[in-house]
Amino acid sequence: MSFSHKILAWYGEHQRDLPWRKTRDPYKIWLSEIMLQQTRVAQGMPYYHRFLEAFPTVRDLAGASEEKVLKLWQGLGYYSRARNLHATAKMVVGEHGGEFPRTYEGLKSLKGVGDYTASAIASFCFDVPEPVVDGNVYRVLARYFGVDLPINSTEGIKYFKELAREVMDTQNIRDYNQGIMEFGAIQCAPKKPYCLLCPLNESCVALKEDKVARLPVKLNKTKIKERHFNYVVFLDDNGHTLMEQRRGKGIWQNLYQFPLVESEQELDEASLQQEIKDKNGIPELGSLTLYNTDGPIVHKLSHQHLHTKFWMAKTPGILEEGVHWNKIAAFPVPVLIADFIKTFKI
DNA sequence: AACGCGGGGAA
DNA sequence: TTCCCAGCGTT
Repeated sequence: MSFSHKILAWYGEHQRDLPWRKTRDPYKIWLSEIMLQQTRVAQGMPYYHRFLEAFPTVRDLAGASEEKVLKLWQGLGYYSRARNLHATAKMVVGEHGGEFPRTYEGLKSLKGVGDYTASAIASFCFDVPEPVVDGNVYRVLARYFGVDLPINSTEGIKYFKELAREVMDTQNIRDYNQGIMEFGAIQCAPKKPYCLLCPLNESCVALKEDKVARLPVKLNKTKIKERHFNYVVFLDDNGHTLMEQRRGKGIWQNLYQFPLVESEQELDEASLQQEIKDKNGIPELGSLTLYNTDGPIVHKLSHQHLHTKFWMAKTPGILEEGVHWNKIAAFPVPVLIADFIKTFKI
């Protein structure tokens, strides 16, 4: 039996019951694929249901505000996915009459839809014989065929894509693509796969050469940047606070936060007061009270550690631009801010 | 070609 | 702790 037929047979026996496998609706498939980029199924699942409830069709999504889209995305990370999702929904409605493109190239032209996602939508919805190559597929192919080219090198990416194309089942592309990814997720797992029970163990090169644990090869560990955040949480006599929207290029673009003072080192109250004097846009304030007195909260992203202090600023009088504390739940905020709001009691 | 971009679960 | 997840866009 060929590689692809073994994958298909395994998939027939072991596939999970996932909602996006019950449909060929490009909107639902697209939504699920964007959400699952670099995201586990278990993490994305509740978001998928909430999005479909809030936006049953691509027109509903296109008609929503970006703020509402980001709010629903809150906590899922990689927020450019949400911004691109929204932009693409508008594009599909405005330029394509509400219909998704049906070709690989057409799909790939959409914002947020790259090589993998275009192949996934094309094959799942329209039976286009394009191979999907995601993290699972890299692992399965690298091990089964004993390929030690780095999966994140230009040469490796090209090689694995061609290999994937050679071994795919063009007649059952939908189930085959789903199957090889499912196989990688469940059977050919990253750590300690149970090769004894694997239906492909007789012909797996990595198993034969005892290289399972070392494949696939991946280069470049991301170095972590240490940053120091000081959030100033204003509270006036009306129970209003200040929120600002993050602009520019970095993390959490278009999400909201309390007024932020970033510094090279950890700040105490005096040095923070000095920093604020040099910064315009922040109102005059009296004394600052540190909220997290046990030490900075370290919010860990995959590429940054954010050492964070929340400073309470009780402000006499009224904040003109303020928003009532009871209203801030509607703002899309990073998990770091959401966690603070959750624990802080006025 | 290299880098930036979140958050969480598993071992 | 470390790894990595149905990757993509920018530089």
